[in-house]
Amino acid sequence: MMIKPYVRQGEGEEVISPLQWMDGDISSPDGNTSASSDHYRAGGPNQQARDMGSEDAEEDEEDEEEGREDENESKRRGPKKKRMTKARQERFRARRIKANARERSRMHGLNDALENLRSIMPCHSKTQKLSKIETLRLARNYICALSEALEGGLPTESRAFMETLCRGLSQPTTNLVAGCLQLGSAPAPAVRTDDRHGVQAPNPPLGAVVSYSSPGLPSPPYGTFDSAHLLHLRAMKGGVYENHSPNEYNDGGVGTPPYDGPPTPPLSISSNLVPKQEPSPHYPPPHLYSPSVGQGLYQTQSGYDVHSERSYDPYPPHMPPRHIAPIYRD
DNA sequence: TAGGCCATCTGGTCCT
DNA sequence: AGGACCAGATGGCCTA
Repeated sequence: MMIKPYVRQGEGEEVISPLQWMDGDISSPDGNTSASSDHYRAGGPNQQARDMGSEDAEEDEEDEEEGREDENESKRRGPKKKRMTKARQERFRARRIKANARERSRMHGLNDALENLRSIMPCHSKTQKLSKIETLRLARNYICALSEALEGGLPTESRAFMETLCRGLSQPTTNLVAGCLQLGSAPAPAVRTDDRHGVQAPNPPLGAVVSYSSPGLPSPPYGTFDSAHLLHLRAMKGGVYENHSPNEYNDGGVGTPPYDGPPTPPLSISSNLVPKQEPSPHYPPPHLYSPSVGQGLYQTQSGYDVHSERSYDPYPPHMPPRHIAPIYRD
């Protein structure tokens, strides 16, 4: 049976669960039904009928009629499966519908949280939405980059910051971030080759939205690099958040999250943006290479410099943890 | 057409 | 018992 699965949210149509218009077919596509909590209780069918309400007693009559079909069934060991009578089917179906609705809203909550995360990414763009996985990767890189900036006093406009930001990201996402940061474009006073040595580049005014246009890349849709994002960093200088409510960061007062691995080796950063770096001869191991590159951006990618370069798992689990100084409150 | 990404359904498991 | 969470399956949409 073909089931129209859903209508995408935000398109003005109400989402209708397939079960809401299914005609009594409550079995799963492969014909399985849940039996985990449908075991007979001790005391046999009669005892069970006494324990049940009138509705269930009626079911039991149906059960008896149907029960003669498979006498061999009674010889089987283990818990018996209760027959799926109409009443039970309806209850099961109601349970399933409720569970589906809960699961749907749970996933919507998860997506809302992801959307909130997207909105504070340095290259937030409503036209070029980052995929879930790329959002998580970029968020991780962002945290790493900010931590390194705090540690080394590097300016957030530095090339090193950009490189950390782009580690392990797909080519489109890398280009998006680079486009937002305008890295590599000629008249960018903020990008200096000696940034690694701690030379502080001028920061844009707090709260200013800086639109970058990159001559080497197509014009919008690129996101904007909102310098307000750097409030995170600036407010944290000195080790504490300042002038921000806890909710603004929504970290629950936990502080710096544990660092679960080193920044990944550079990945195919477009040569016209950042000088391509050769991977370490020891890393990544060959088996981590994959012939395909994730798309990263799942709306139109036209105009992006998408190469079919090899990629590797950016976060292999075996990499040893690297120390990053935690941010302490004074 | 293949592959990536997505939303949804589903059954299992764990927890309250 | 019911809810939360999870992972697998499925099918639609989109792009290269």
